[in-house]
Amino acid sequence: MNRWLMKTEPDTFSIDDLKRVKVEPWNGVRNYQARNHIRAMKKGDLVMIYHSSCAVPGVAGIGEVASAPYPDPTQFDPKNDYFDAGSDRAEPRWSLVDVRFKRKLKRVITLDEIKALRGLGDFALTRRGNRLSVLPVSESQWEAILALE
DNA sequence: GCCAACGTTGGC
DNA sequence: GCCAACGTTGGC
Repeated sequence: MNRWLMKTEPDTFSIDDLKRVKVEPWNGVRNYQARNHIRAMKKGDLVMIYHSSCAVPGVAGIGEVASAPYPDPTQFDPKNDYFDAGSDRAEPRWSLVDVRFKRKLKRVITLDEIKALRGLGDFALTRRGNRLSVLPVSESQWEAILALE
């Protein structure tokens, strides 16, 4: 089982939204590196749900991968913001997984706190200039971050 | 294939 | 709302 972190803007789709809908197709990822992480996901993998572009950025909850990766349908819908005219139906460019709600943290573990942790090693979330929206989390990183809760 | 221009992400 | 970082696009 692998562990991941997925960013979402809470104004658009928050941990409370995930709790309400229970399972969400995580569409709209349009970055090749992030897509490659999605394609490496397996059902049952754990996911930190991270709130970005908001007052207090940080980890807000836990989900789990609820499907194998499959083509993101929004890439073929011309009316959708995530439409990609260059994507071929025979070989879709963009993938997604379904994410199932597991739990909301008692409080948001903030980016500041995570940055202040020592010994996380190489971590895509805190790399300088990082913008990746889907990234791997090691078991020790996972434990160290959640220990802050 | 280089690289300038442009667009996007996301913290602040 | 600003701007640093960085990915993508397109002219050459």
